[in-house]
Amino acid sequence: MRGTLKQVAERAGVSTSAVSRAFTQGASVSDKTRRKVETAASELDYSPNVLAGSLTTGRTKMIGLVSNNFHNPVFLEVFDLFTRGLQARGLRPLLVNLTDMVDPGALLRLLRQYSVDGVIIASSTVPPALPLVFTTAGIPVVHSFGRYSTAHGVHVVGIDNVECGRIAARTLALRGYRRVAFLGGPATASTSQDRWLGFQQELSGHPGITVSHSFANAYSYDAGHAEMARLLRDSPAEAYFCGDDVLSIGALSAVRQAGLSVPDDIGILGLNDMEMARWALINLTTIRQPIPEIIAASLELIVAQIDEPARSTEARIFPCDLVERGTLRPLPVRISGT
Amino acid sequence: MRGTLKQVAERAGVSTSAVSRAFTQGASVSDKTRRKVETAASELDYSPNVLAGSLTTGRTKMIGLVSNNFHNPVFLEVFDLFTRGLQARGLRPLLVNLTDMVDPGALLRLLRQYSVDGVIIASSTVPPALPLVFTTAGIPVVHSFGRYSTAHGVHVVGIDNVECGRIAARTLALRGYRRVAFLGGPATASTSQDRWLGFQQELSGHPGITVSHSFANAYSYDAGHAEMARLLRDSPAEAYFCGDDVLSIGALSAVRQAGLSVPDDIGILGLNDMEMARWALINLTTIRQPIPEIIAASLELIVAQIDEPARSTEARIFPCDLVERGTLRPLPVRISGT
DNA sequence: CCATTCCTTGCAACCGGTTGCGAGAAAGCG
DNA sequence: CGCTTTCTCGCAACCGGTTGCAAGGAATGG
Repeated sequence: MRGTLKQVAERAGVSTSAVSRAFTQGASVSDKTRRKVETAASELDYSPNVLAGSLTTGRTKMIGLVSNNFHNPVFLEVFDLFTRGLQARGLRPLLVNLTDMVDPGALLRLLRQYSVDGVIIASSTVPPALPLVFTTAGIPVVHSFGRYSTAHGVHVVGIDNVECGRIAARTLALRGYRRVAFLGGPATASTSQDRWLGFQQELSGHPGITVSHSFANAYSYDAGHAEMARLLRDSPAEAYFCGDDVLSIGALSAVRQAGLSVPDDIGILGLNDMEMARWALINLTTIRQPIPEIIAASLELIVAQIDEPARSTEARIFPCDLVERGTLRPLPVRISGT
Repeated sequence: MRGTLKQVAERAGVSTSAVSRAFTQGASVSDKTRRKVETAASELDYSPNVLAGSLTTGRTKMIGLVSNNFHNPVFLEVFDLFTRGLQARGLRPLLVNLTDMVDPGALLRLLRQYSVDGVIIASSTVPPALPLVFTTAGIPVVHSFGRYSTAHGVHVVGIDNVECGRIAARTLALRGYRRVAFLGGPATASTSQDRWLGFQQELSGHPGITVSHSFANAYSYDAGHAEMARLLRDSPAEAYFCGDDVLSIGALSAVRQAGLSVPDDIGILGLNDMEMARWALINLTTIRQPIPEIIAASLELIVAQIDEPARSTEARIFPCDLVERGTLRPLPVRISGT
């Protein structure tokens, strides 16, 4: 067993308060005492128990990091950036896999029992009630990759999915596609709904273009593959804006397996720009979501709210942009006028 | 602020001990008291503070989950299985991203400060000294995806990498390749060394086959791509056993980009069988590593060691098997004799 | 009905720290 | 050198629980 504060105090010949202060940034201790404490501490291999201290300070320096996206490769990058960002700030991520958990109350109870200082919810497919539960309980919370329009009493960081739908529509229209379609993720996901809305909105200004849509039942390779295979049996569109990159890759595979060419026969446009999108075998044209910025903003907001609980909530929405690769036909060459 | 045990006791008209016992499995409480406590608790929205309790019980129910593989897509599955498995046992993963952390001592101090009940190290590229530090400190530890031969005082769960090298060699030999090569991960990784060793061993029994080898500088797409591109400039081998699936995909891309065909011109054999390996665009022949079993065993061992600290350490090694897909030429047809 | 055993409960100490308060020591100043 | 101001440090209470112990009460047996 390792040494305790009391043992260090005894060995250094000082009071426990002195030891505690020696380990507290900015506390009033003389150099002499600090040195005595430090040698005693290192002899006993002592390091303070954060959890015990948290009883009085009210701070555990732990942040609940909750997500349900353990099958989408982008989220590995998300976890990497979150954990490193938290660690760099001296915070520790308590990871919660939401997959098996349904009840927001159970989640709240869980994170309360561990008195986390704050909660980051990293998911675009979570009901808005979930983050709200924490606000109600007075626990700082940030919803990353969330929908900003539902932001009431909850910090939201993410992208404008309606705008992404519009960007996709413009992208396809500019490349001369006349029959386009939206192949969304689950119909219930707010991301699907918003992107489809923007897609429609933008194309309503293009009467020459016909639009259709359908939804895959998950943001996954298999779902994308299955849905595209189904679509190919009828008369498919010329280009598809897919719910995300994984879905796109499933769709892409289905098209190629049907003996058709991408982009010559059918165009595909993804969303996310995950690392694999640039792999030569995939080479997916996609709309980039600025993940590092989203995560940096999320961290900034959670830390700010911990320091200042009364702070009013805000939404931070980042712009997305097209990354041109090989799954859409190129822009038509245009003779530039004056 | 939510209610505390003391408040519940007051409201229920009982002592704090009674409340504590009402929330402790198997403690001696009458039904009447339990009911009084339960109503008071729910009125005050009380749930016990695990961390405060941990001071006396010595159990936080937190497990340090440490890894440095935040760029290899298999590890998303690994995190998924670990977190769900831990949660199912009432344990909470405190995630540590080792990427920025060098010093084992710092890691130990960190996890000690949070008095985790145990540590799972999920990485094949970690120095053996790292897990050992925890054993020395008396903290239960399991090294998942580790090298069993270095197992002294540390539970190790993983695969037999030497044997994997042999399987790879046999696989290539059986398919009639005469000039084969090992394209390993970092030369310093024990996995690279062991696989290369087994590969050599097995092929030393095949005098007709020539063997070469080289190492990529990471288990990554880019490293695999770069190393294969370099190899293609000289006279490449007929088939490559690559360090893992991601590396394989990089190599595969480089071969295709050079205008060569896989498997007609060059064969590629991976290791891991991550989810993407079966994607039609990739369709990688690979050696499957039984990840769910490895994780189940890791969880079992860490829990067992927490319950019984004096338990002697063991290594659990799982067999791997070939998953035949499209990046190696098929087995030659053979006329079956008697 | 009484004696004995078992169950339930409260008291109080303790887990490993932090912190407000006041006293004593050190430093600053004329 | 004496007085005021600033530091430093120990005392003791407290954070939110758990648990050994002993006493009181209920249940059991005769």
